[in-house]
Amino acid sequence: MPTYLMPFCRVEIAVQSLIDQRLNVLLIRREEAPYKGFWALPGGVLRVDLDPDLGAAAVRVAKERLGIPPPNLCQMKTVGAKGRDPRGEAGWGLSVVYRALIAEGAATFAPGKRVTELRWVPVDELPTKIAFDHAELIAQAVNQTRSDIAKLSFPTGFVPERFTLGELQVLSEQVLGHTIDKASFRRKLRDRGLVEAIEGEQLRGSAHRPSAIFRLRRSAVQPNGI
Amino acid sequence: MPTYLMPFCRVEIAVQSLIDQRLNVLLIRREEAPYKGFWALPGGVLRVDLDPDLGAAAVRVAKERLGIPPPNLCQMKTVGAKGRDPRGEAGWGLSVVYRALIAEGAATFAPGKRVTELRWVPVDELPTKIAFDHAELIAQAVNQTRSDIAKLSFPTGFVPERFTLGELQVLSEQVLGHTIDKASFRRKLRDRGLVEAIEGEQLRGSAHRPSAIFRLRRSAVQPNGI
DNA sequence: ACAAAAGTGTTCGTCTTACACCCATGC
DNA sequence: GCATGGGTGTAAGACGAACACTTTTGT
Repeated sequence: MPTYLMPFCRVEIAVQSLIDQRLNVLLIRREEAPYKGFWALPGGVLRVDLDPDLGAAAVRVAKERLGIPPPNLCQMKTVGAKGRDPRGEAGWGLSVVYRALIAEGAATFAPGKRVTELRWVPVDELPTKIAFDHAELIAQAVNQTRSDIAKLSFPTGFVPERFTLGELQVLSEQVLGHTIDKASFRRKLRDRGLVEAIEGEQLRGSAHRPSAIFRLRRSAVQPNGI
Repeated sequence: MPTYLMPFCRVEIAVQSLIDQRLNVLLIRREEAPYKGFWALPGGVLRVDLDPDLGAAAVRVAKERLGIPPPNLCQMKTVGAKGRDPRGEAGWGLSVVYRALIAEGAATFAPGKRVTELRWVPVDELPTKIAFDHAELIAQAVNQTRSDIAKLSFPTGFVPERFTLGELQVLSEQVLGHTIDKASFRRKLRDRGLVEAIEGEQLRGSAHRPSAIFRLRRSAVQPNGI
């Protein structure tokens, strides 16, 4: 059997979060050619010695960057071409791209380790200089996230354990980038059995009617899909 | 910079077609371990020397199997794990999986070339012995195809150039596996501007009213997405 | 009493479904 | 004439958007 040369394989991750009421994506500034000085999705090399499978590789890479294992990793697509990465044979580079959505403030960046510039960037104020085809990948990740939220499919770990319906609505509106109707939002949640009130608990203390505390029903949370 | 060992990279393709009024998928019988004797999706090794990018690799592999370049190749997902393929370091195998839908009778198998058993299998009569996680991949490919057709998104090259609305409906019903309402089907096609009648052409000769001949409008065909 | 947010009901228009009905042809 | 598939209209129901409305608290 002949032996074949293989491409240089990486995993990239589009991590999104709400920062200052807006959907942001985590980007890194490249310090090496190609695209030196451009912004790119954080990622890392697939390590056949460390990673039992692709999902584990994504978890490891994300943990190196974020300090936490991201709660809802899901695969978006794979890109690969000759000339994409100088470290591969014939420049052949292959990247499996994942996305994740984390709660505001959950990430504790682990700087050092050649992560000099890791930055949250609002998705509607992206820089113009974006490396590779990552601009398109970011757009696709944002679209998928918005589509999930619009369908009331809330990724694991993005929504807090306990919340009021008002908080859930504000969160959804911030992800979607527009307001939504309160009555319709609540009716859909109720009719589809997506949330359940926590018996006897409510949030008081503000100058208005107290709100009930809810949690997601397990059937409503989107599975991990790594 | 350290050099890393890379996984063994392949491309697999779930080719679907209507055979004898039913949706079928093309499978191959494995002649080597692992999963010797099991059925699997046809595929091939990613060749960094031959393939300019991932899409081109998929086209090449499909052409080797089918004799034609498949008209509507689209990426589904990528799977990868240690122990998946003995040819990789630590058995690490990575497969980028595509799907395609071809018109009945379009494929001209190119046997020989270690393709001893290549066979169309109805998707609701799959064999029990399916290699790797290919059973799940096949199910996913079928779901995506049905979802496309249900949304009246007809992949390029699957639908004939010229057709009657009755033919298009029968084709859709065979893919979906259930009948659909004629009036609704036609109204949706009309309202969304998906098809256009070819001026002055009609199909006569049968013992009933002749039917108009239609073609897809370009805006209606699903782009290639490799 | 009043402001503010929680929570609900009701109307309206749009889209889908199911079904009934005509039309044109070959036999 | 009649069987057959092509082609269209229509009423019933499902669903979502928009808006008005009531409820309950702290001040």
